[in-house]
Amino acid sequence: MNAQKRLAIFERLAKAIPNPTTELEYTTTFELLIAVILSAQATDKGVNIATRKLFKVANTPQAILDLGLEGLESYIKTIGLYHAKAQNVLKCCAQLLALHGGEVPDTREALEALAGVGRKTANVILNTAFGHPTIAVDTHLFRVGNRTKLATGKTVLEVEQRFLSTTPKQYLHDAHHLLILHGRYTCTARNPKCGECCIVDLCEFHDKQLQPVKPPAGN
DNA sequence: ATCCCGAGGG
DNA sequence: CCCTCTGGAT
Repeated sequence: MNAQKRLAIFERLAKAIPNPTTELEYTTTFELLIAVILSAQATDKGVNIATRKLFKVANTPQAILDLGLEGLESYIKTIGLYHAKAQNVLKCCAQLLALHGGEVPDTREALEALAGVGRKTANVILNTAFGHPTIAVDTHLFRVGNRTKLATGKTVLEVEQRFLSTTPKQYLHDAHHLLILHGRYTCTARNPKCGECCIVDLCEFHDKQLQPVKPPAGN
């Protein structure tokens, strides 16, 4: 795909999505970190319902540790994978206190060393909390990248590297949220709304019988 | 490659 | 019913 077409796609997305930021509710970087950990394979809507109650009671590493495993689970039961997530969140909180004075670190290495934090979550924190031009490739970006051919690849890492190397500089920071919101509301996994899509005419996927784009399992 | 796992949508 | 949702750890 040539650079003009790429730029045109991002310009249209930016026009259609005036506020490209996360829909997770948070008031501190710590809250954002916990919300993003909980958001794995879950809808942000469901995460917000849980964290609204959780953060009201506990929104510091020590306060969450004080809840204990079953206490924390009681707040996040309605989210999928709750047992594994509760364990990870507790360990993550302990790590924050032991290694970072209770603060959220701002480097990829330190973030990925935290329990429950992998490359995708680290990319979200670096972008959303610290303003770094990272692109977190989740199920939405993987699908949208491959469908539009903005960034193709068999693995999320491949797709991330293509996005990073080809996205127009002025859209590097907002690309992640522009693409995720486009994927969530228009370029949906099932029954994509091509009829109301602002980039149909620029998209390879529209009106073609292509294989469904499924995200790879694991890494 | 497999497990974790609830809720909402179609 | 089946699919999907801002994945990560083993």
